Amino acid sequence: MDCQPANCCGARVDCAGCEARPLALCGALKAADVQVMGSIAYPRKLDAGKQLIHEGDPADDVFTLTDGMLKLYKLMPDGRRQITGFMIPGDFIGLAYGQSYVYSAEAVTPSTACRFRRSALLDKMAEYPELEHRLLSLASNELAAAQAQMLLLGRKSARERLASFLLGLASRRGVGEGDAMPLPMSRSDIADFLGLTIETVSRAFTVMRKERLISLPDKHSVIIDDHDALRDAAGD
Amino acid sequence: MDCQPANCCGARVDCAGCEARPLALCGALKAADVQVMGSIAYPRKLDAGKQLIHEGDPADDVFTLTDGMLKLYKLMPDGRRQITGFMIPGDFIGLAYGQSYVYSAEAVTPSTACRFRRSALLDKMAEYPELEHRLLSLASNELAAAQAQMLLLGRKSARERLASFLLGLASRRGVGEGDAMPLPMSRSDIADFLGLTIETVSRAFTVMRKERLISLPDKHSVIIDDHDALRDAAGD
DNA sequence: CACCAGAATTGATGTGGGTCAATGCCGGCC
DNA sequence: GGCCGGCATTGACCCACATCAATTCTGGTG
Repeated sequence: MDCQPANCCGARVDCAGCEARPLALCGALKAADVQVMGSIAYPRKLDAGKQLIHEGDPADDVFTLTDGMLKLYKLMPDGRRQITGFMIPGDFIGLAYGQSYVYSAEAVTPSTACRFRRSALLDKMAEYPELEHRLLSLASNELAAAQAQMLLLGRKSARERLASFLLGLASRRGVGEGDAMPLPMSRSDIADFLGLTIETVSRAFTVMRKERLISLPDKHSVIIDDHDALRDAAGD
Repeated sequence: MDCQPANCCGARVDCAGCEARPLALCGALKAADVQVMGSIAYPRKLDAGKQLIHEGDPADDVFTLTDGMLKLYKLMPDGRRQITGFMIPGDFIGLAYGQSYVYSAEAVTPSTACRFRRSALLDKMAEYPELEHRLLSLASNELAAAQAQMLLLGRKSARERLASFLLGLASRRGVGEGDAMPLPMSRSDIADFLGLTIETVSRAFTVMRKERLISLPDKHSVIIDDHDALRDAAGD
């Protein structure tokens, strides 16, 4: 779905109106330089379930997610899957100073990303050091998140994992107590992110609902009813 | 043990003779600029078991490990611990664009690190963009390692975890089949890195020894006797 | 609106690794 | 060289979560 007539090969990316920009790599640039990244960006739309990158493929392109949600994951030969993160607008995908992608990425919801040639990005980074600075800051945050996830996977119970996951999502999305929070990913995605099975995730949801920590208006939204109690349940 | 008479406040750090330099942040600089980082470095020696940084403390200093081994870890209030990585010479510690350290670091063996004030490093990075570039590359590698570790913690069996751990160590250290590899950390550290208990780690070692995949000449060394079989045991 | 296929929930049972406990081993110290 | 204390190993038992197996729910379609 790359390079559609409507938004490519002529029409450039509309960076000025991009909601993800303040959070994203491009947000590092001063207002006057808005078009610097836009001039090397190729917009790409993805339907839900479509793959953006494939682990092991040559990493020639990198991306900034502008809309939707992606999951990043690693697979084992026998099909076991670990989702290493869910990406939201502003997140950068493809960071890896090796030859190849070290994970796959797939759209959870219909998504839009800005594609850059890695080489073009490197050129721009040499010219605008604030880009590299921002990328380092994005990478640091991801690393901190990865370390928190290692603690979760290595040491937390199923209940603690689910509670931590919901709190983490809520804080990233800026959703407060009592607000409905979209939960676009499937139970199977949640399980593969938390290192559990679908059944265990489902049971943990049910228990928390019965304890009135959360409500589940439908399968793709949650309401955190008791934030403090959920924090306790998260274990830290 | 900061700022000892012998190597501080007068005698500067000997960067030219530093074995870790090619791998480390400072290795990004051209030979002519060897002293750039040395001029802002404070050497710090740590006995085994001593803490370098403490999760939650203000992150005013950052470090390059030049000798020895550190473990990075996160603790839960009830004492559960997850070791997120073992650092070897050349590794950078303290990366985190927040106010505070997001993990603690403790010496596994007697170690030496170069301490930098974060602010001084930021100044040098503004002046020498190749420093920031190198730091980004170090961060990317760490992120890739973190993602591999998430797969390990979320989806691998005890046996697969131990096999992966030994292979990872061997490749980082450049140790081949049949060579004795130092294993400076305790069984308890290995367990906390792999999300297991001491007992399970011990049993997995015993099984692999009986299967002749490895030998254990003493508690702090391993020999990989059958690299291919160990790869199979690692699951990917 | 009824049907249907895939997703989620719920229940029954199994098991890998945790827990608790005893024993073995090694290295530092007198 | 013998003693001692902490780490590692081994064994017996248990439990949280996985696995296997029905239902139940839901949203998309003719």
